[in-house]
Amino acid sequence: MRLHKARYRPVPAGFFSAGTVSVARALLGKVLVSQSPEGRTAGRIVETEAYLRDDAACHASRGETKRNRAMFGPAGRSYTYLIYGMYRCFNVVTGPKGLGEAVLIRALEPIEGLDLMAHRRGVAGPKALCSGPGKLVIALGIADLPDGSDLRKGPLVVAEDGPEMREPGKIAVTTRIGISKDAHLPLRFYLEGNSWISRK
DNA sequence: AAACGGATGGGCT
DNA sequence: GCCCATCCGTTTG
Repeated sequence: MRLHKARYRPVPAGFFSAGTVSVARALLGKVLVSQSPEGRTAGRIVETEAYLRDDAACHASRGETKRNRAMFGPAGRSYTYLIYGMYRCFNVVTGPKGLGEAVLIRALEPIEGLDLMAHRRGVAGPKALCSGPGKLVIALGIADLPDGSDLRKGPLVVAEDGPEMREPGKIAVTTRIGISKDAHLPLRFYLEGNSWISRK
């Protein structure tokens, strides 16, 4: 679509080292690019959620375990987990090593490889491709991405938005979706008025 | 338009 | 055994 055969530039080295809430906001408008043998898929991040150390909904809130180990590693790495036995959710690790915080990527606006996304998802309309954390993992083909993958090096890269893209605009803040513990915290962020988010 | 239930498996009280 | 950072098809108002 707009960015066919675009060249993507990874975000700068220090990008993920800001506070987790700052990173969750700064990720809006950035592009998530997945390179695979089948081809390249990419989408613009339009919705995120922050998970903090002293936050009962955060997987790391009760200390390090085998599952959440990547959350305690360096910032800018991946943490993907199985949810409801069927789907996986992709997170970007933030904060200094050992803190245990991350940002969940909840929705993308698909911008490249829509046919491949549709094939992987088994659905028709573009709106259904990446409008949820489980959906975008399938669309990008990253369910088996190893935890701790460096998101500035690939095969999955967080990239700067290209010059063709419009300004991100205002950020809306709400409570997070699908959690029961610490559900009142205002830690969900999305581009206001954007039609590609998972839910209003 | 909203509510509901089934699929499906690992983690942890 | 129960709890999930979900999705989708079906049912109900």
